[in-house]
Amino acid sequence: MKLEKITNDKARRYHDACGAAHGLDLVGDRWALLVMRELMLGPRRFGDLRRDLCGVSANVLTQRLEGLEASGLVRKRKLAPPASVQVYEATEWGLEIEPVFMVLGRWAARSPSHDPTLPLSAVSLMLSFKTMFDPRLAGEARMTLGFVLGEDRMAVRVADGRLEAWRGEPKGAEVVVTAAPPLVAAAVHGKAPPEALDGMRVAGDAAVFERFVGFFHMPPKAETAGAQVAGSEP
Amino acid sequence: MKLEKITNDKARRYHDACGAAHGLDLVGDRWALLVMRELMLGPRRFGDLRRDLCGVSANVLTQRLEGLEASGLVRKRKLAPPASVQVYEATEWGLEIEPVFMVLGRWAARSPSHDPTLPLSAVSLMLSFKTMFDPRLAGEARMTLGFVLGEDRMAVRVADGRLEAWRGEPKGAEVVVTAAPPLVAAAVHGKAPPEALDGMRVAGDAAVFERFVGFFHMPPKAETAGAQVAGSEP
DNA sequence: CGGCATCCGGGAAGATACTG
DNA sequence: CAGTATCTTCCCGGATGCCG
Repeated sequence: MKLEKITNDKARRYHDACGAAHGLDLVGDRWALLVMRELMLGPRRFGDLRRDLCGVSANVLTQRLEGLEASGLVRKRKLAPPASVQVYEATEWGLEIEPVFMVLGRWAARSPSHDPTLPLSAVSLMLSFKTMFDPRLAGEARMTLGFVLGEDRMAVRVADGRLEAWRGEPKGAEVVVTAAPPLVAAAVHGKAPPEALDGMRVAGDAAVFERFVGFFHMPPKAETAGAQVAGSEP
Repeated sequence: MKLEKITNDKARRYHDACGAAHGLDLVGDRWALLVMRELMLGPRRFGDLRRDLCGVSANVLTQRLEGLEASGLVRKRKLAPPASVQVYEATEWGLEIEPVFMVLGRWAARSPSHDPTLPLSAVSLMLSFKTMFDPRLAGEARMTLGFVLGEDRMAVRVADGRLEAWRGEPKGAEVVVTAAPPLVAAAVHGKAPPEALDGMRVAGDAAVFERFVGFFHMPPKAETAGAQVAGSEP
């Protein structure tokens, strides 16, 4: 018998009409926003979420998925046989949270304390592409790339000054990059030379990947505000 | 004697290179993002923050301000005599978090569970203007409005298809609106007729305020995902 | 094994009282 | 007014176990 735990009407809500405050009511709990992140590129299984959300415990993940489902951001679905596995997917409205990752990520990338060598999920890498992509640098370029990131296969298409990313086999890709996500990020965002990245493999037209790297640029780091010495302020 | 409590190195961090995850490391603690919100329009005093952040307790507010200061998002400053009061202000980089409120607020406004009748701070109201302002609706309009929101005096200027808001006396304003923030929000975002809003006073050229209201529109509510009945969707 | 419930320890958040 | 100290509540994280 389950106790329903009073469904937790969440007295733990901000009592604020501000849209941002209500956004935090929806995805402000720990891990909630990162769960949505992992769903941005399509449905995922419980175990896959748990593996990519490095450090989340099973019970918390269960709670978040329940809460997000109750809020209408996530839907539980069962794939058709013979797969017959249960997956979680973002609803249409849930998918529209994507711009939050762009602006939050772009802003946080300027943090002096940001460490790009930490683990990175395959979805995060794709979202980082969409975040840091600069249409002016891409110009009229058209290309399709494949990424093999451990278990995950992703595809990226640049065309008409826009970048699209999706989960799936990179068929027809001009180049396929195989590496762990942090390595790819070091190459694309950190502009590290591929030969310096041990473990990264570039199959196909390497020049395409080199051009691709040129379509991104990181924002400059924020001032550390210096030492707050007794010096006068202008 | 203070114990320094080991300064809390925050093992409570996501260990993730994703920019959004690091953003949550910075402003993901409860109340942290709303503290930044209140600082978006200039320095504030501790007591004022506590009043506008409806429900925050003093010790938590102290912790957040300390943490945000340690991260370089907030600076503690003492106003020059004769004021000589201590205020908290956002750093230059801290101010750049503003777009997060826009996209998060616009997204959350579509939530079926959003209640616009809840309390609203003066800063939140100004940010809601910047969030929902539509340049195409404003066209070539130019106007200056004043808002008297309890203790807070705010000014808004529309010009060149852009909207600016700042704290200060609305001198030179064509119209001055006096009301509690939720009432103003009901008029501007909810398109409620001024005469239906008991307690709102419009001094000066009321037609200017009426035009102003036309510059905003709320995004449609998200589908409640309906009951996943077998029924057909229109 | 994947999904989910239960129990427990530590610590963050909430509320109140107190101090300079 | 601007915090600090203290106590309580409850969330988060980890471990274990049930069940399809």
